[in-house]
Amino acid sequence: MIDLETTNDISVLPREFYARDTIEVARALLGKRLVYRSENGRIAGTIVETEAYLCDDPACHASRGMTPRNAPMFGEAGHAYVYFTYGMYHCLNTVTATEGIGEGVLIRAVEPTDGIDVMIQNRGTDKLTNLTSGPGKLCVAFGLDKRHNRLDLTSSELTIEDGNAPAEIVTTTRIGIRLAADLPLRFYIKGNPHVSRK
DNA sequence: AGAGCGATGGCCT
DNA sequence: GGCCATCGCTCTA
Repeated sequence: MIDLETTNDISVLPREFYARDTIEVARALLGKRLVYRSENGRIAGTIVETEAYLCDDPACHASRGMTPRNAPMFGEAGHAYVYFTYGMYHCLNTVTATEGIGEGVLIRAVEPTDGIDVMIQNRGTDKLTNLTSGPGKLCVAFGLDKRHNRLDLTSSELTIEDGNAPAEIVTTTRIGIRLAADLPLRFYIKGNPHVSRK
């Protein structure tokens, strides 16, 4: 059976969306829709919080050169970089900028729109504002892990589709980092209840 | 409301 | 061996 919604959808963001300034991408991703065509059906949500990680930024995994773990960050823009942390969580990033430059955007929170029953099952809670309000939480809710590392976000079962630009974006410092903790590289949709923290 | 902390394992020096 | 781009629980107020 042919799935017409898989890759030819004109609403899927093209490679050029990601292959530019990382901070611009981090801001532009707000309001876009993260869509995963999973074994349990379509799971989707509106991106409401992101963080930029830059090549000369000590908090960025790629800032000290390429290693087996961070290699995807140096690859072609528009791919997923999913890493494992704290022994039990995964985090989803979009690779940005030019190939060879290790940069990306961490998707920190989404507002659930599709497959909410599956998310509730995966997360073990039915409180909507707690389902996907954090980078680890949203990966659990969507069922994302190392299997999704390096997936092409423009042509795989995991994509990001166009959406409505938010009315107002708030800029703050990033969460949960020790180095470069003072840089204003976190962005979220003002007033959205699915953001991880104010 | 906010601080502290344990769980848990891969990665890097 | 130390360090995490986390989360949820407990304790204190």
